[in-house]
Amino acid sequence: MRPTVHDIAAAAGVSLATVDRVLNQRPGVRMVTREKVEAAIREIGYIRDVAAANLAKGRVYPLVFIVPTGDNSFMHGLRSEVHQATLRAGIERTEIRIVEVPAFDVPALVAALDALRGQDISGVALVATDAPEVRAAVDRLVSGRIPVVTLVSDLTDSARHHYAGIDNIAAGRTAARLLGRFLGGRKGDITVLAGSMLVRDHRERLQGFSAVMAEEFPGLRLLPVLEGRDDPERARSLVSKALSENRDIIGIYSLGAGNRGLIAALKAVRPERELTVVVHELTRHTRAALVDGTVDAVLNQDAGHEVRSAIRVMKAKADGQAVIADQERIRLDIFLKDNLP
Amino acid sequence: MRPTVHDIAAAAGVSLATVDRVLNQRPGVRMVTREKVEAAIREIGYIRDVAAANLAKGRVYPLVFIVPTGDNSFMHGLRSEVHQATLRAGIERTEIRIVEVPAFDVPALVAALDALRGQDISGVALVATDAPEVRAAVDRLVSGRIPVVTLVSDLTDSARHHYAGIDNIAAGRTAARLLGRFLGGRKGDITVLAGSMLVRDHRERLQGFSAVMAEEFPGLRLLPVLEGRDDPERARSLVSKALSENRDIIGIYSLGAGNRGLIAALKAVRPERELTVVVHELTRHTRAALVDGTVDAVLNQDAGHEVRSAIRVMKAKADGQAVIADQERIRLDIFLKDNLP
DNA sequence: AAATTTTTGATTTACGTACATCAAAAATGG
DNA sequence: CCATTTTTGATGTACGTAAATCAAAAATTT
Repeated sequence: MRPTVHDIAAAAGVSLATVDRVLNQRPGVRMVTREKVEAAIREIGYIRDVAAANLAKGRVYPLVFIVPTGDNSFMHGLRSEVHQATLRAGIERTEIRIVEVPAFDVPALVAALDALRGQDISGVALVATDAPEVRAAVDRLVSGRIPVVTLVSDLTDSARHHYAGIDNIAAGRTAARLLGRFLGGRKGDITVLAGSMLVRDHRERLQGFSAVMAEEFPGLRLLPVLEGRDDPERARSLVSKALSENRDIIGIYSLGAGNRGLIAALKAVRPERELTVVVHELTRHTRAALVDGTVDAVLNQDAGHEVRSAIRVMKAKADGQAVIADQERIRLDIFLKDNLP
Repeated sequence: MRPTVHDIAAAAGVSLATVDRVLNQRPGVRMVTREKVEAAIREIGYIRDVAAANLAKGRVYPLVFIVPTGDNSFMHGLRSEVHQATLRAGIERTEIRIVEVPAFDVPALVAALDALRGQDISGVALVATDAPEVRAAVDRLVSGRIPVVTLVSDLTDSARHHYAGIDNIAAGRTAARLLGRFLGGRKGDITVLAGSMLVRDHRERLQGFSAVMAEEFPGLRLLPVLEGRDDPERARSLVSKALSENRDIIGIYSLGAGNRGLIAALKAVRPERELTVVVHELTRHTRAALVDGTVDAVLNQDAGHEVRSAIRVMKAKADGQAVIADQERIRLDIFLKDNLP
């Protein structure tokens, strides 16, 4: 049987009330007594029954998710996953609030973060825009003892407790190797379609991609990045233009969202041009393109996993508990047409 | 606030005792009353507080993991993950017992399964050997209301509640496409190294692999399968022999465990022969081989995820609760040298 | 209508922890 | 050594559910 508070009291030779004072860091315990109790806790290997404690406290975990507005498929999916999580709120003792903030709007994000200070909140998860002001706001929350988890996009050098997202440099490197190997030694040009170089994850993906391309595939030349702003129409015209102007393009890496336009442009040149294409984010559109051969590989991060992981981590941090690191590592999914879920 | 049993009682106009009788299917309630209570439960949307219930019952979940003996890296890792789980047993209210059974020994597996019948057990997870006798034994457990989860290897047409493992046909198909694409149109022979064709997952991987090879890569010819029995020395000699006898081999797919021998054989012919290699299971050895370029891709199933998922599912089934399907889907990990964890 | 059986209600204890209160004991200051 | 403050103990209630007991009421049988 697991030891209980009673066992601590017996082992330490003190009363239940004193044990309680130590466990919940209430005042009125002498240093010697406190140490005696803490020693007993260690000796008998007591672990607090979090379920019972939560029951007694009537505890709920008020969590806040700060996500960018915008209608690209990925963010839409992310919001929908957070919404799914709210449906499980009852059984998980969570109380999830979603705050929407315009994408890439640093002051708005900072305001949203600061608005949470002092509130009774068990954790904050945010899709971070990588700016010093945001980092400072996050650090303010952290120093206010609120667990903070970055979601999808991380925040450089901040004090956030955890990052629930993929390693974007590794993602870019992986894309480069896939594209390079799939092209099997052919020589030609590669064009990269990004959303915006202002976003950290896009920058990192490009960084990883460029590095591997330079190191390992000298026969492939990287063209200047096309910035599609995650806007389908813009992406379409940029890609179409690039393809018609440069007949040497044999590969495309799309590292942002909004692949609808890219796919349309590809279909337009489909039978004549033979292109190898790697894109990010599995959506209805990219999935169909993978199946019909327009796209060769899709790299993905599972938004559902990210949200659930963020929740588990915030709860654990709020309780001062350990997380299973391996369980919370968000993996980069590589989808070919054969292993689609 | 979440509705409680008291709210049901009030809503149904009955006493707490009656609600309890209905909720825990105790006898002594008239049909009309039972229906009245059940209607109230639905109306106010009552959901049992599992944590409180477990506390009151002093419930623990006695779980049994049946895993094959054998010293290949994968099974070793699997056992170690189950062991990790036993360390968390306290906080998770589980009580995990590991039963080891000789690999591929159908009677022993059946005996182990039947020994569990009638015991007070909340769930059984087993690495299934795909045989009719095993299926029958599993079905006996299921009809005895014990949740059964297959782990790593599934059981055809059985009544098991859940399979915690990857789709092996998809894995084989993925391997074929990776190998085919990496070879970039070259023509030549492909050799497949398996453990044993008696195991379902190996058969399925081969099936998927062969299908895609035939459909999509006509320039690549599949040689007869080498059965290495997951034994390093045997694998080494088989592969060395094959490579020296056939200079047309340009690709290798190793779908079983025990890749140490394969890697040794590859290193022996390393500078002269240019081979594209896809293997299963990320271990110390395959990881090193991936990094140094001996191997081009590693397909993997995360044993830790499988074990944790199996535990969650067994607990949920024991409580008659729903599982988050998406969370419990075990994914096929594709590792290139760039996205290693 | 009485006797019997079945169903329902009322009440209590328990699970492990949190939290509050009041009294008693010990330590500290003068 | 007394007065004061600090520390500790004893005790009770609560959280939401399970499980048991015994009495009361209702339904069924005779």
